[in-house]
Amino acid sequence: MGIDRLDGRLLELLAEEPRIGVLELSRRLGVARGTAQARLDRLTSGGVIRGFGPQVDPAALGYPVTAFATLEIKQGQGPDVRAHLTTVPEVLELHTTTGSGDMLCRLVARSNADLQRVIDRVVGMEGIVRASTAIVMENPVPLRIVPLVRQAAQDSGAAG
Amino acid sequence: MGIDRLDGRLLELLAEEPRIGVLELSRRLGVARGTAQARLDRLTSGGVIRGFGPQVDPAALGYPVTAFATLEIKQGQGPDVRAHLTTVPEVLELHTTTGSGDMLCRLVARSNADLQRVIDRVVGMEGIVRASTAIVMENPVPLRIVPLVRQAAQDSGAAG
DNA sequence: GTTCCACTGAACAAACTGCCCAGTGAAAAC
DNA sequence: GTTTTCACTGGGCAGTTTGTTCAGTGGAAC
Repeated sequence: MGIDRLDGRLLELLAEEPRIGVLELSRRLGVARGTAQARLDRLTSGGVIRGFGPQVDPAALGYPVTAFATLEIKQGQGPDVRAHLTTVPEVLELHTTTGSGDMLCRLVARSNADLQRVIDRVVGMEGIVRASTAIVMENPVPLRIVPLVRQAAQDSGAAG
Repeated sequence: MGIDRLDGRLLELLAEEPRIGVLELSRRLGVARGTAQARLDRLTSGGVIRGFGPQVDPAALGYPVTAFATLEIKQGQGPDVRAHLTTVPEVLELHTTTGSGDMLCRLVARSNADLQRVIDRVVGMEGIVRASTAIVMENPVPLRIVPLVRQAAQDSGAAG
């Protein structure tokens, strides 16, 4: 939908201090409350802001091990595999990617030993031909959005 | 830190309707406001809840293409490569993984053609020996946390 | 039996929200 | 050139929520 610099600054402010309300937002942006409200509504209804759900840290829940598994799927078994993986709570994310019927999923586990259990459960299905797993050691760049927002706001060229 | 069923329900409620406040939360949980407040504070200070930042959809910002790139890094070049990738706004996430000096990063781009530009920028560095990219076609399971929270709350055995 | 701790239920002032309105300026349409 | 449209401003209002504090209760640990 495209965002201008004001939208960009609004998103940055929200990313830095999510608890601030519309009023405080408008103060920091130097605009009227109605404007901040309208911008926020537009970003939300336009799908740019999907929501404000809590960002939960799996490690703090007792799942400090993260891994990415690449799965090779037998022809036509895709839907079954998806349904299967959806039932595994340790599967946090699943993508289908280009390549020979591949899927990529993000897993967490209580320990390296526990990861074996998770993987066994994940691959314990007919449709999965092969799985290769990479265990995450460090996370130098956690999921971030601000740089992209800044880029998108600049590209729009509009003031803000 | 471990969570009990009440914490679990609280997290689920927040995940479903993030805008509700502490008062509404306490009403739905059937506890006093102070209790909901205290639980929320504990989860936040304990690191389970990292924050309530807006979940921004890159597609709505004009970046509908997502890809995962596996990078093979030359010995000792890790830190330089990290620093380099941090400067690329289209790099949303970066992990170092087990394997031969590998990194895994999540990219977005404005189009498949634009992805080439992003990848060129990503690999445009001495330390990177090889890069293989998988373009995401579908995302059957978007990043989710509720099933894991439920699991963690059950495992604790405590009431809620 | 005492202490500790989480929870309840209540109160209060301060702040925020949702909602409304009239007025302004600039760009677009006629 | 005139009119219309639209985003923004700045203000007001009632209702609700928040931050904070307090006394009282019940269970568990010591």
